[in-house]
Amino acid sequence: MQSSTPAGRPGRPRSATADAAILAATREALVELGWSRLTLGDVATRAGVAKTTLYRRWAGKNELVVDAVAELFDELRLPDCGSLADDIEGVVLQFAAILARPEAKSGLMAVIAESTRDDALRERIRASIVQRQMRLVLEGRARAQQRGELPPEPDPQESARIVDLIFDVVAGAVVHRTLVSGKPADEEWVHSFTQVLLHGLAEAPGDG
Amino acid sequence: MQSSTPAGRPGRPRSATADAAILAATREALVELGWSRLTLGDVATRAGVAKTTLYRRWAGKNELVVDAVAELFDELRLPDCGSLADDIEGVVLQFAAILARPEAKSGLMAVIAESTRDDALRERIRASIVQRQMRLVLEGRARAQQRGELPPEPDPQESARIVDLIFDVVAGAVVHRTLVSGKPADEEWVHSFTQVLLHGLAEAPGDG
Amino acid sequence: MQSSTPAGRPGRPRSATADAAILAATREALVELGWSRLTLGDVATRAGVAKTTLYRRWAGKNELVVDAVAELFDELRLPDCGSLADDIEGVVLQFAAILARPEAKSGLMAVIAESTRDDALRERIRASIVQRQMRLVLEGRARAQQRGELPPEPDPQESARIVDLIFDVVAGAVVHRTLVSGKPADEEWVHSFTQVLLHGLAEAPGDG
Amino acid sequence: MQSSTPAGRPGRPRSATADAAILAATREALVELGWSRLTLGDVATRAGVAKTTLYRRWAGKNELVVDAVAELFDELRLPDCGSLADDIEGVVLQFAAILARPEAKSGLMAVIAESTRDDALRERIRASIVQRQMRLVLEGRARAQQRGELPPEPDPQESARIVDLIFDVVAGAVVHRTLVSGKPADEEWVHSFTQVLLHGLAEAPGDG
DNA sequence: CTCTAAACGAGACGGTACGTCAAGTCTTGAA
DNA sequence: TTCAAGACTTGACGTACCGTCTCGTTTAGAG
Repeated sequence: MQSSTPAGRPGRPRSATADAAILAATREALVELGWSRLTLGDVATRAGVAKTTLYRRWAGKNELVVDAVAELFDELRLPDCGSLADDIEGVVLQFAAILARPEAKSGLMAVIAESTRDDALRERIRASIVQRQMRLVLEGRARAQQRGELPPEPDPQESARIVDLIFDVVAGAVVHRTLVSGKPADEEWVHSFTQVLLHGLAEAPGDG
Repeated sequence: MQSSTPAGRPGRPRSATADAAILAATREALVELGWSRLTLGDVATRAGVAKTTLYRRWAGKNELVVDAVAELFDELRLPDCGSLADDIEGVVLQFAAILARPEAKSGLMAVIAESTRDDALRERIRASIVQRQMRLVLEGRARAQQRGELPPEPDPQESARIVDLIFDVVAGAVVHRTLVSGKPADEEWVHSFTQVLLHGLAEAPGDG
Repeated sequence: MQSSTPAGRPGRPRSATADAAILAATREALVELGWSRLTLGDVATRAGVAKTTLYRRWAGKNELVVDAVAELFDELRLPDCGSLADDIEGVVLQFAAILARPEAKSGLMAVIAESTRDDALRERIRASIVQRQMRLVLEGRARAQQRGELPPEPDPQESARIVDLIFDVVAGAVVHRTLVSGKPADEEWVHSFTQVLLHGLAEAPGDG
Repeated sequence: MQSSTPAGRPGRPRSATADAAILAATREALVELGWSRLTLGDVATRAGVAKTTLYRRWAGKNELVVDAVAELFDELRLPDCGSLADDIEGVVLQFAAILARPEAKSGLMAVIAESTRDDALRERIRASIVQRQMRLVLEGRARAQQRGELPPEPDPQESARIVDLIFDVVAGAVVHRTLVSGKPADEEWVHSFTQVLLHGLAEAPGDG
């Protein structure tokens, strides 16, 4: 019945519930304490688990937080609102809502900061969070090209570059708005942002 | 008549050179160790200063790093290349070059992460870094409006909203590209980004 | 003082050897540095033990030094030299020899000084050092009463008062001679002291 | 201890009131904080004086406390009660009363402890406190010899030895009673002690 | 009445040790 | 073999005093 004990492995099997309890405890601690005051000993206590159990499964604080935060972003869905602009606004608002939650705010930026000096950590973040949500850009772009709202792009390499660029612009803008400027990425802001993204500064400064 | 004491304040005046030495030592430590392994004791040693001197002037690691990083961004200059697009590319490349430096990478994201739980710190970041560079957007936009590249905006409140938005998009995209995606914000990327910023996705997907 | 896992207590038991190593290191540091320059960090290093281990077992410098010094006095033995005077001289010489050792000198008076402001510490000193050596007075007096050298004392309360008085006179005189006057409590002095103790000033001024 | 501008020394003379204020502040701090928590900065503040003024006059905490405590013992007077026993009881009770004061308790034993590692300090204590009160023993003994209560001692060297011994026994017993045993040196105890001192254990166990 | 030189208050300085806390490892007995 | 419990080493934390220093400001006697 256990997921991690493949067969008749000797010894006591790993507790199946521990992983979920630990990740939930981690998010709880992030909400209450933030990243820098979160301690693994405290997480273990909250999860009703020994510190050794925690270290047996994760290498350290960073890896644990990445996994705890990654789960938050899996609930993102690309809505089908009929137009590219509305689809973008819908998904960006969802993204902003997640980023506004303290467990995401506190944890995400901290592990990104840590990843600037730890390539393995950056790769883990890319795989667990960034790349996993790239699907939204791919899906939305394909749908818009089908609708004729965006020109088709035959060159696959060029296509990848554009997708990356869009992702950086969208994710970066929302993150900067939320965490650095410290203002809400609300409907009004998301609308203005979407207009600029689609039509540029020169054409769409005020509204659309 | 006083050399270093601004008014007739009693007591030994603070060492004038210590501040600069400490900030330089902080940047040096950020390069070598990154934010999480940087310790104030080590910074004090590098600066040839006692730990207490450091604590007398800064409340903690976060405040110190903000000041150390803020100085990096003061070298940003808005070039006059003749067109808005070229001006943007010029300043974004400068910004990307600074962000690529390890002392900026390591320090900036970490203090932003910390600021999610510390309003005073966020305000310090906003005042020392963000607001201070906002001048670039204001100056560039005014110049473009004089040139007729951007429509004039008579409503001052609307104007402020647009300026904020531009800043979030530009800064956020470069930061995300550099720190999250982990790819260089080189000339090619900056060119593509500028095209999207000015003309939008629909009109300027491949190039201009 | 510490019980080594008395029953099926969970968790790793305390190191049995650490206690002895720490007390020995404390005495070594007392010899080299004296009480005021002795630091717990240094003791920990000498004992090959972490500072936290030390703080887990003792509340502070004072308690540690009391325990380290107390062990020194356990080697005191009441000799049986045939007469009360000779017995007293023998044990007082032993006591003086211990007090002459730098680890006793340095440590003992300092913790007594500290105990003037800390009742718990005074009680610890009384229990660990003073009361523990009171046996010598009791034993010597009983032996002398058997020999007929001292009159029997039927009243137990009066008996206790006398014993306390003898202890204060003997211990106090030796301590004062050694630490305050700074002169050795050698055989000659001990002999004169014993004559005064047994026969008083009026009868035995010069010698016996 | 300090000469207040002995001759036509140029410059501003030392404040005459500062010395007294500092010593009083030291005693006050000893009462409130005890020796180990007493800090020179705090003494300076209490005395309304700068820390530098304090260091200009005393080498450190130990020297300062010796001077502060020494003044306490100068009020000791040898009463003339008619008999040696009564004279002794009178002066011992005075001595016990001083030792019971917290500023004496706290300070005296601490500097004695320190003096075990600092010969200059021991000499200062001997000169300022011990030797200064030796007069009481000399005076009392001479008076008793005149009265015929004590045999005369023609040999001056032997006489000095006896005086030293008496001093060690008296001072040591009172100090041990007060500080180590932690019980009051009250009239009853002083009476018993005096009987032992004059007549010895064998003859005067219960009372006299 | 100035001049001069020391003492003064204030407080910053480079240090040392403090006692606490968290990280990550190790050792026990029980499941 | 894993688990909970908890002792272990390590190392940074932020604080408190130390004793020294550098200021600008008295303050007295000498010229």
